[in-house]
Amino acid sequence: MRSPNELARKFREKQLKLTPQRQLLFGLLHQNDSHPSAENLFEAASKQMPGISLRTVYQTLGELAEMGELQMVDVGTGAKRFDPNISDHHHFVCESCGAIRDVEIAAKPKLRDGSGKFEISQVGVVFHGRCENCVPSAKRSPAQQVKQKATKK
Amino acid sequence: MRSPNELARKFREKQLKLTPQRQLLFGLLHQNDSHPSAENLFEAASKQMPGISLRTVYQTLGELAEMGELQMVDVGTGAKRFDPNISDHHHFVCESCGAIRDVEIAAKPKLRDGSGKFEISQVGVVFHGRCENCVPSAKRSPAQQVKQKATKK
DNA sequence: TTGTTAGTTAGCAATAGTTGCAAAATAGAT
DNA sequence: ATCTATTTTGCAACTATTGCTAACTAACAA
Ligand SMILES: [Mn+2]
Ligand SMILES: [Mn+2]
Ligand SMILES: [Zn+2]
Ligand SMILES: [Zn+2]
Repeated sequence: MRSPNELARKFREKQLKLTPQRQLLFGLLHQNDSHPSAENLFEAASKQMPGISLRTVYQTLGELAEMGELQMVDVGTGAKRFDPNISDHHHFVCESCGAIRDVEIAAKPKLRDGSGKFEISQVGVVFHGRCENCVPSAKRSPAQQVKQKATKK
Repeated sequence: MRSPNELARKFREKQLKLTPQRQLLFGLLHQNDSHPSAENLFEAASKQMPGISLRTVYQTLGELAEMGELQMVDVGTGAKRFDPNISDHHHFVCESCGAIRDVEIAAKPKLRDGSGKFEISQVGVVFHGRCENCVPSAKRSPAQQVKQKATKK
């Protein structure tokens, strides 16, 4: 899933052209486990490909998500996040620095609901709190892993 | 928490004036367990108080949330939802009709994470799927409990 | 190589949801 | 009845994202 041929083949079989923009974004995302937003990826991409359009970033991320090559995650902090880790996992969001970390849930939750006739296709669990860099005891300054321009509450 | 005096006192002690708009919205929300959006409440309020402003609805809901009188819930379907049920619970969102139902999680999840030094202040669990009115076997037409103007994916 | 063209990109307008701002209105106290 | 700190409103502004379309180009042929 990381070799250039692999990528080329995957694109071809979905009749998607192997454009420089797609290669760049795919690569950037896979080097990035910080759960970047489209804007974050646009900034990163712009460094290597000045002039790339934000529209293309959205477009491409959408396509990769449809292809199952990445997960679109909404942790409720405004912009959607893009995650190359497509395994079934959940997230912890630091309220202080905005960092997002993967979290595994050990116990499979058992729903307690009257009817019990639901058909569940997706479960999203988001923990909000402070990460180890941000809990008061830790003196270090917040990590600020992901640039957040206007940390909207 | 439902008598008129109770309400008046609560507002007074936070030095909030007991305006007709606030009374109306507080009442509407407490009669409504469908997890309405600001827009939904605005429509409902407009019937009883034509001319009320959407801005006031947002303002008031924000205040009530700060007062701890309601929960603002983001289930990732676009607009925030407002919930008079302030107990610690989670949600199920039907992908077909948009209905949102309360869900209790029986087992307390145990986080499995290397560091384990997080300080968690809030956990949000959102289940997406189809409700009993919308699972294929059920012939009934989708409930359409909450008007969704443009069911954005 | 040189076409040919289906698929792609970039730019910009438009949208949804929500908040900022300032002027007009009013609850509640005197 | 008067006063004034709050509140309400209308509207502009804003963020994140999508729609539309003209210009561009990867991939396949000739
Ligand atoms: Mn993740
Ligand atoms: Mn609820
Ligand atoms: Zn942090
Ligand atoms: Zn349903």
